[in-house]
Amino acid sequence: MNVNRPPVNRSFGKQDRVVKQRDFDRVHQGKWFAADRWLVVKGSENELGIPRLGLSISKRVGNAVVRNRWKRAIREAFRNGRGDIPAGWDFVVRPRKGARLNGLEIARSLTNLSRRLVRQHQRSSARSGS
RNA sequence: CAGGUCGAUUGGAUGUCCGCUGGUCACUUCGGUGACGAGAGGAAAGUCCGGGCUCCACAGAACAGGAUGGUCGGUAACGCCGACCGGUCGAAAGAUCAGGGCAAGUGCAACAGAAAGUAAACCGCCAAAAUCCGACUCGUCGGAAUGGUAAGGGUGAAACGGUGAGGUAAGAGCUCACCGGCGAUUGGGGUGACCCGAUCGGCCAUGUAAACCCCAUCCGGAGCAAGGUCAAACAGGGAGCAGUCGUUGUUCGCGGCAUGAUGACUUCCGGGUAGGCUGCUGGAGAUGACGAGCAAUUGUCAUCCUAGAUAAAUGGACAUCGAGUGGUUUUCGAAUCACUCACAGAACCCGGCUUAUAGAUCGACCUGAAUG
RNA sequence: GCGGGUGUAGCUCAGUGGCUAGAGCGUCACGUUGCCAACGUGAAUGUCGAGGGUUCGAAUCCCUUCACCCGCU
Repeated sequence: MNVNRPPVNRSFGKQDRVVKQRDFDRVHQGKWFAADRWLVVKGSENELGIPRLGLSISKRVGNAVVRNRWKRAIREAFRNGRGDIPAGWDFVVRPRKGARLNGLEIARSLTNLSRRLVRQHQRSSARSGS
């Protein structure tokens, strides 16, 4: 899929994750979110210049094995799609109720939702600025 | 070969690319980078028991409360395991049992039934003895009241041993024989639960302790979010009285100086939040050999090191093989296409129990058939 | 990770081992009314979360299991 593209940073270390309770609170208190059939994404700006990912998988999703599969799938989608995801934002992602696990769909959904969310923010701030 | 019983093991394999978390080594601009090697389970689960470890409490003992419950053994310990004993089920291999005590005391046993525990008379059976009435062939018959009777019927989950004989008005352990069960004494075997007997006794004792209770044995409380340690910011505590500033008391008043009290800043100390580090993985450890033991288990020796995350790593994509299901072709050997690959994810560590689990493999035993 | 609690009619709850498991609200039907509400009469409704065990008999006692809720950083 990414064979013909220039090499992108596909690592996913601790600095690329939302870790602190404070950061999660900031994202949840912000008003920016987007959703489709698969995922719900909430976002908030950070000052780091890179995108960060946080996961919120509740016990209702399934047992520990199912929850871990979701986390890995979303992380993998984030890692492989970093070139297409807007920088300078924290995203908290959770699976939508009733969604089935499918890696390709999740990857497409994650990039689309993150870009839509940032677009919304830009439109809104442009409107309030003018 | 068919049917069955019990137990054990395993739980996809290989390769390429891209990632994640520790470890060791090297480099480093101290942010990291590179190389090498490691990285989920039999249940990691439920949290139902038992321990280690840590902190708290504590003179000892008893009570209360809780748990366990055949015997002997194993173990660090257990509610676990092994062997054996007994009851029940099965033709057998085997399975299963909270398996101490209702003959210490108290309670409960609905409905039905006469009666649910020192018995009791609804139907039935009887009228010998004692009472009354009637009949007549005058000492028998019939009846009443009353009484006797637990053999039979019926009720119930359960009705006060069973069979036979004697006995009687009818009956009854009322008496006797045998059988079952109980108690006392006693012989033999076994460490013991218990087993095999002998003598005597009263004729017989309901069920329920996962009802209260009694007996025996065991148990201090909390848990790694324990505990230890380093320690921002804000607020506050203590010490010091050294320095600066402010307020105020001390001489009749004012001002200055001195001195006492107090507040702020500065100095030092302790507690301690966010957060970090530690506890944190080498242990009742794994494998093998030899020995003890029926076994559970255990002794000695040798070899090995095998996860340590913390918004929480152990993954994703592709290819080949393997297994299963379905379709097509078929020279019945197979070929080919599609789909699927159990239950489930460490969180301080062990020993058990319980529950979930696609498929594959192995062993022991029982019954039946055939052959020898 | 640790500790504690609750499951009974559609909903909220009672229920001493023993009759067909009850109450209130709700639902349905009929009556009343010109119509509705209220009222009256009657009716339907349960795997007592699930599976075993003890007992003659279990919603109740015991064991296992499932789901949900609460607390501890």
